[in-house]
Amino acid sequence: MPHDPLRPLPLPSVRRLPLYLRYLKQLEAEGRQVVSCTHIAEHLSLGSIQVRKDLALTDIVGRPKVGYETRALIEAIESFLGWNNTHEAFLVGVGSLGSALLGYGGFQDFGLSIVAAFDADAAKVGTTVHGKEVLPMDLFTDLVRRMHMNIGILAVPAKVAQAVADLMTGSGMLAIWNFTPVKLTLPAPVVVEDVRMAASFAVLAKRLGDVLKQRSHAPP
Amino acid sequence: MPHDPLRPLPLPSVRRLPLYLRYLKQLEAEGRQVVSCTHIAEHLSLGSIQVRKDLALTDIVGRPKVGYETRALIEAIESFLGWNNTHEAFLVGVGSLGSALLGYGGFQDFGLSIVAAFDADAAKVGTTVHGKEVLPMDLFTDLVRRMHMNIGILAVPAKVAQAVADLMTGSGMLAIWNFTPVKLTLPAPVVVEDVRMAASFAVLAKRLGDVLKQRSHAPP
DNA sequence: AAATTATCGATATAACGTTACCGATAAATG
DNA sequence: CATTTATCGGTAACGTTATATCGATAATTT
Repeated sequence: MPHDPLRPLPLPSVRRLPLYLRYLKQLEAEGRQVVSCTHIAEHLSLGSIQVRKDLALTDIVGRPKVGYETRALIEAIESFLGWNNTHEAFLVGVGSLGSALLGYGGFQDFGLSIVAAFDADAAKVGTTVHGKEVLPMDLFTDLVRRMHMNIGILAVPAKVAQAVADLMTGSGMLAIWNFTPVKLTLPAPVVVEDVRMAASFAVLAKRLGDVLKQRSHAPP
Repeated sequence: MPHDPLRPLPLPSVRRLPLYLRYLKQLEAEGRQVVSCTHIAEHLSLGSIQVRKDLALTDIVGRPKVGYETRALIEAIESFLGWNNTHEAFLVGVGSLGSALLGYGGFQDFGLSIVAAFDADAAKVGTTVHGKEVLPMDLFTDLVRRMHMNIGILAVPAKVAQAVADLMTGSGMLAIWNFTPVKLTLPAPVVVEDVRMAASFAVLAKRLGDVLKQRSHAPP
């Protein structure tokens, strides 16, 4: 059953697709031509039904008793996510987090390329971080327009996050990958995706607290 | 209605709590003594009911027509998340991502302190990154045990992620904050929380793709 | 060639999270 | 002091996501 294009995509499924993709690439590198969703599920500690439904989003079809062709599955997911043609992005804010993002090699895996970095701090402008020159904010809007850059990566201090986001959309960007803890308010149809490390840590701390509580109640 | 302690916590709610916390601290700094969930919801573009339900997890009570006491609410959330007493952690893997985490100041906001960093690369051991000395892996297990360190931050290359995670739990750690794209398999009751940037980017790319598709179908 | 088995794809059911609704309460207002 | 209003807190309805079940299919085995 192909996914009804009118209904919104199940985002949890979209989030899991990169997981499958990574494992499939590993399998392909190991020479495996075919793979069942049962096998994928086992390796990722998920349910096989969930995996099958997620994969079905890409409209791929498998063969009973065999599974899916590894290569075809990889291509189907990459195509579905739009990771086959490279996404280019500008990064703003070359602090400790921003410079890490500049140097992080893993983005290649999902077709993201940071083609330029900007910072408001005159002391940083002109320096080179991980092989990329830091440009002044003056040039930002003009370069976004000339290069038709759609994606902005926001790694600035919280205080200026909204202002820089406004600059991004004002320059014509359509998507912002937000590494700040600020809730941005932006006009449609701009897409914002937050990377909320605090949220992740909240879950970790809460669960750790529960484990410790159990331990103290019933020590080994 | 206080949350039934037998039921598992709604994780989406836990993830939203840091959002509230951040805004509440801002309000408190501005001198606001009291705040309604309606107000919070508006600022964060959420539903007021959802906010109220989330806050109710902390067992705090508000007053009709007034709202919640700002300070009490902050303390309730921090206490609920366990962010009032500082969490200390060891970080393993001082690559570009790891060193950024070492230098990132934002962790203070949620009571996380990275007290030591480790790396297997002899060239890195002994160097100082953001004011913290990089220690050799030899010392890891011993220091974890002596300092009763519960939390490990995993920022190593994917290939060694599982092995280092095993070392962490083998040394007695109970929680792993996993910045690698690898699905870790670890024994109960160890807590693992993945920071999956690829998942976040997948959603961004998918939605951007949809926006671009709409644009091309009906250009301005 | 028949029987068996692994897997897919579809439909149905259950769990979970969100949103709507409503009564209760306390502050504000006339 | 009665009325209005904003808000809380609980219950119920709803929608979404996850899981279970089952028939169909193709490879494998006997």
